[in-house]
Amino acid sequence: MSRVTPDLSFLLDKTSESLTARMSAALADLGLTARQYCVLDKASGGEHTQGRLAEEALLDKTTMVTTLDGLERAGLARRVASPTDRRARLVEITPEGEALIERAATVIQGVYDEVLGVLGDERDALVTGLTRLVEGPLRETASDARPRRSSRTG
Amino acid sequence: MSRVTPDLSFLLDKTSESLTARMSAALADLGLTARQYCVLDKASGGEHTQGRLAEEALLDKTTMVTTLDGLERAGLARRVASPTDRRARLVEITPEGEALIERAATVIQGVYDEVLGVLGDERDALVTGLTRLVEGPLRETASDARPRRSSRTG
DNA sequence: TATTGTTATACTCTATAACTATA
DNA sequence: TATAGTTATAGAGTATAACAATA
Repeated sequence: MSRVTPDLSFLLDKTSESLTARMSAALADLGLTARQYCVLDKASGGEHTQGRLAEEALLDKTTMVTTLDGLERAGLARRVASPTDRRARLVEITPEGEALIERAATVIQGVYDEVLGVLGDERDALVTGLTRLVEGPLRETASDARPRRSSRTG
Repeated sequence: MSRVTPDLSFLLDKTSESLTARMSAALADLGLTARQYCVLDKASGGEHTQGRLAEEALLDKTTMVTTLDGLERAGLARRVASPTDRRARLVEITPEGEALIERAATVIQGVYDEVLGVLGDERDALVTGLTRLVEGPLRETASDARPRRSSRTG
């Protein structure tokens, strides 16, 4: 019935929304949001400034502020002064944070396995394809092709 | 670096968000939002009540209300009384709406082709995989696994 | 003058709850 | 008592703009 075959944007929207809902429900038991887990995971095992972390997680810097506020309140991460740039903050995961990442990863892997279980050969291709889209044609889109505020006229 | 390999939810979120941004930008010239196009497309070529249309587009009924309000204001669709159920409304696409769908479909096909162009063999598998996820394990999620309002405790 | 991070604000999407009118 | 649709409202996610401190 669709004139555009198939409706890729619809499929991505609905799978994304639905999977995020599952993740959120599963992580809620651990007191984590999906975004907090994402940031926690990317921050772990390396030194990252707040800004660098935002880039990796493809989040706006203001979104990163509130995300880190939450993680700090929960005692899972800390902002520490960068020794080389007094404007910047390094994000440090606490031992509690590291421990929780491990538990969360197990939970998430369970969700993924359950969801992806219905796929056969498509499983790898799906992941590969999405990765190539994120790193390729959909990479720079964030600040270019997006009509954000109504004030962004030009 | 990710403990869960790979981060499917992250990939879906970002591709979805980015592609929606592209679609919105492309459709803005036609005065359409991505969601309006989606509903318009699904409503065309068949008789659908408002509620049935919401199911097909995987939208909440309240979201459908505002979407149809916009489409009616733009003269692209009409709500007409159902002859068999006086509670229900049938959604009817106007000639202007039908014409616009055709133009929008061309625009969208262009975006898809451009974006999916980087994929080779994964292209079909990606679409097939997403479709199976939407129709399968991610289908009923909407009202089950989702922690919506904070009031939805049980 | 540019950049890191913050605050305040606002817009979009989505959904819950309460309601009307039918069934 | 249940369902179709509406209204009002609220929450999450995201982003713009203005700002402070530093580069």
